Amino acid sequence: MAKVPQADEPSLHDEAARAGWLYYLGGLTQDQIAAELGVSRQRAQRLVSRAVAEGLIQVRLSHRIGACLDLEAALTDRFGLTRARVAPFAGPGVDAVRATSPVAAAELERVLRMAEGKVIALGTGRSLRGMVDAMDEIAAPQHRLVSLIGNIAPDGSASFFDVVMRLADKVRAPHYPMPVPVISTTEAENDAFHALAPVQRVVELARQADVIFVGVGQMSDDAPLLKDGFVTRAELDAMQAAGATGEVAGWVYDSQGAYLDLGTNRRTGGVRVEPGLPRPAIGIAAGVQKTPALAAALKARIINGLVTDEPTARALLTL
Amino acid sequence: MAKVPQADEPSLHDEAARAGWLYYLGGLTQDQIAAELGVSRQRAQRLVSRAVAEGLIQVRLSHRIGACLDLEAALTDRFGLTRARVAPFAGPGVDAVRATSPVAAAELERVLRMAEGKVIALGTGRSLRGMVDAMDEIAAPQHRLVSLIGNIAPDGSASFFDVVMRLADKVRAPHYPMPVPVISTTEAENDAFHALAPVQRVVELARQADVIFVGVGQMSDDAPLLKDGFVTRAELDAMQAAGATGEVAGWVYDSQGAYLDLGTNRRTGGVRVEPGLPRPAIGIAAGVQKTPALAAALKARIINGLVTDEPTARALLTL
DNA sequence: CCCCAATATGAGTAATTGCCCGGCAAGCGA
DNA sequence: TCGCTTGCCGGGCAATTACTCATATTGGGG
Repeated sequence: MAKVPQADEPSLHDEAARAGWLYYLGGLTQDQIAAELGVSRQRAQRLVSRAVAEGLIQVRLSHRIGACLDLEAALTDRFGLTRARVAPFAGPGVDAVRATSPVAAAELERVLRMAEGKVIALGTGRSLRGMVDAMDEIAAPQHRLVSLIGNIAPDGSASFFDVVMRLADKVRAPHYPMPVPVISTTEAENDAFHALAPVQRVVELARQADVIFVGVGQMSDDAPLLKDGFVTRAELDAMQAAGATGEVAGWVYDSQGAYLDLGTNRRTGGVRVEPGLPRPAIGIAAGVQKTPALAAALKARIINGLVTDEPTARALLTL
Repeated sequence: MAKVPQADEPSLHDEAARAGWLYYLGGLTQDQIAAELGVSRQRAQRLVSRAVAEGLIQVRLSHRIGACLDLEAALTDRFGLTRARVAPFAGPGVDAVRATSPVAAAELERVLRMAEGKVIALGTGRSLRGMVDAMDEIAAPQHRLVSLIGNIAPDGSASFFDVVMRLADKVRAPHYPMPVPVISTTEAENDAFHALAPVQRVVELARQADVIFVGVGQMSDDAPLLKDGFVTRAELDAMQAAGATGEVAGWVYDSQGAYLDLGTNRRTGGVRVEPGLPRPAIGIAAGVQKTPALAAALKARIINGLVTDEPTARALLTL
C-alpha cells in the first residue's frame, strides 16, 4: 500500500510558493497564512514577497483592454503587420519589459502550440529573456529552436545570452546555438568561423526559419549593444555618425531600416534578418526609447510583427 | 494615416482590468492607481477588487510544491493512474473548486495543445465549469468537443450546463451538445430520445472519445444531483438505500464502483463512462466530501486520471 | 413626471501589510 | 577560542488597504 507522503522538510521555494498561493488564490491574510504554515507572521510576509519576487506566482490578465485592442488594430493597419500585441501600461516607474513579457510569452506560446514542427529562430536581449521567463512550461518537441546570434560573448559570460537554451529547457525541443562570437574582433575571424561546416549548418537552418522572434535595440547613447559591451564607445560614435538608428540581432540599420555597411556590421556573426521576409518576423520591444529604432525596422519590414507596451505603441502611432 | 485611438469611454471591465494590472503586475499602490486613472482612491480599490472577483486577473503557480508532487506520485502508484495532479491547499475557508480550477485548466490545456485532432468528451458540474473558466483562450480547432450528458435541464435553465459550449467558444472548436434531457421523466421518453438519429450520432462520437473529462459527484445528502434538482429527495433516498456512493456524468454507482440498475440510472440520458476504458478518463473533483465517491470510481477504474486538491488527495491515500 | 430600487460614491475607521531595527545564532577565518 | 560577517527572527510602527455606513445618482416602471 502506498504511504501518505510526509512533508519532511519543505524547501524554501515550496514554502514561498505555498504562502503565495494561500495569499493570492486563497485570499488569506498573512496572519492566517502564518497560522496555517506554523511560522511567524513576519516570516509569512517574507515568504509571500519572495514568491512574487522570484516569479513563483504568475499574474495574467484575461481581459483584453479595449484601448490596447484599438492600438493593435491601428499598428496593424499603419505598418501592415501580420501580428500586433500591445501590453497595457503597468505604471510610471515600472520596467516596460516586465509589463510586456507576459504578453510576449502568450504570443510565443501561440506559436509553440502549432501542430506542425516549425523552425523558430530567436535573437537575444532583455525582452526575449523576459518573454521566455514568463512562459509556462509546455512540451513542444516538434519544433526546432535556432539562435540567430552568436553565443560567444566578449567576456565569456554566456549567462545572459542563453535565451534559446532556456526556452529549449522549457519546451524540451531540440535547439541549435550559433557557435560563433556575437561580434568578432576582425572580419577575418568572423569569416573563419562562418567557413566551418557546423556553423554553416546552423546558419542554413536559421535562414529557413518559419518564425522569427527578435528584440530591437536602439542605437542612441543608451544602446544595449554598448551597455552589454559588444561595441565600444568609439564604434558606437562612428555608427551614430553614419546614421545608425536601430539594431536587430546585432545588425545595425539607419533611420530607413537599411543595414549599414560599416562598423561592427562587417564583423557580426550569425544570421541577419532580411527585410521583407514572407514569414513572420516578430519584434519584441518595450520602452519609448526604442521608438525610432522600431519605426525604422517596421518601415523597412525587417520585422512584420510586433509585441510592445502601450506607451511605445502610442509613440509609434503619433510619429 | 492611422489615427491614434482615443479612449472615449473605457468600459467598466477595461478600467477594472487596468486597475488590477497596475496593482498586481505594476505593484502600484491604490493611491497611485487612482492618480493614473483619474479616479478616487476608493474607486481604485473597488476596481481592483472587482478585477479579482470577476476573474479578470488570473493567478497561477509556476512552482510545483514538493508535497503535492509526492501526493501525485502516491496516487498514481496506489490507483494505477495515467495522470494525477494535486492542487495545493488554498486555505481553510476557501472553496476547493477555486483552488483546483487553475490546475485542472492547465491539464486541459495540455490536451488541447496536442497536434492531432482528438475527440474530447466532457461531463458537467462545478469543477468542470471552473476548469473552463480558468482556461486561457487558445485556438485548438483541430479537436472536437462532445458532451457526455444531456443539455435539457428539468427547469430549462441550461446556463449552468454549457461547459462544452463555453469551452468551444474559447478554443474555436466544433462542438456537439447532447440534445436529450439530463434525466428523463420516464424510461420510454429516454428511449425515444435515444432512438433519434441525430442523438445517436452524438452518442456514437462520445463513445469514441480519445479523452474524457468528468466531474465526480457524491451521493450523500449534499449530492450535486439533488442540489441541482435532477433527482428528488425520494429518489436519492432509494438509491442511498441501494448503496449509492458516487456519480459520474449522472450515472450512479455503489461503493465498489459498480453502476446501479435502478432509480434514475434507467432514465439518464447521454453516454455512460464505462469502467476500465483504455483511453484517458480524467476525473476533476475537489473537496473531501467527495472522497468515498472518488475512491469507488478509482477502484473500479471508471476514471483513470485525477485532478484534485491536496486535502482530498490525502484523504484518498489514508483510506 | 415622479417614485422606488438598485447601484455608485465618499468619508471615516479598523484591519492588514511593508519595512526598519536591534538582537541572536550559525558559519568562518585567524 | 575569539571576533567578525551573514542572515534570520520578532517587535514595533507608519503606510496601505478593506470595509461600513450614510448619501447621491442613475435608470426603469407606473
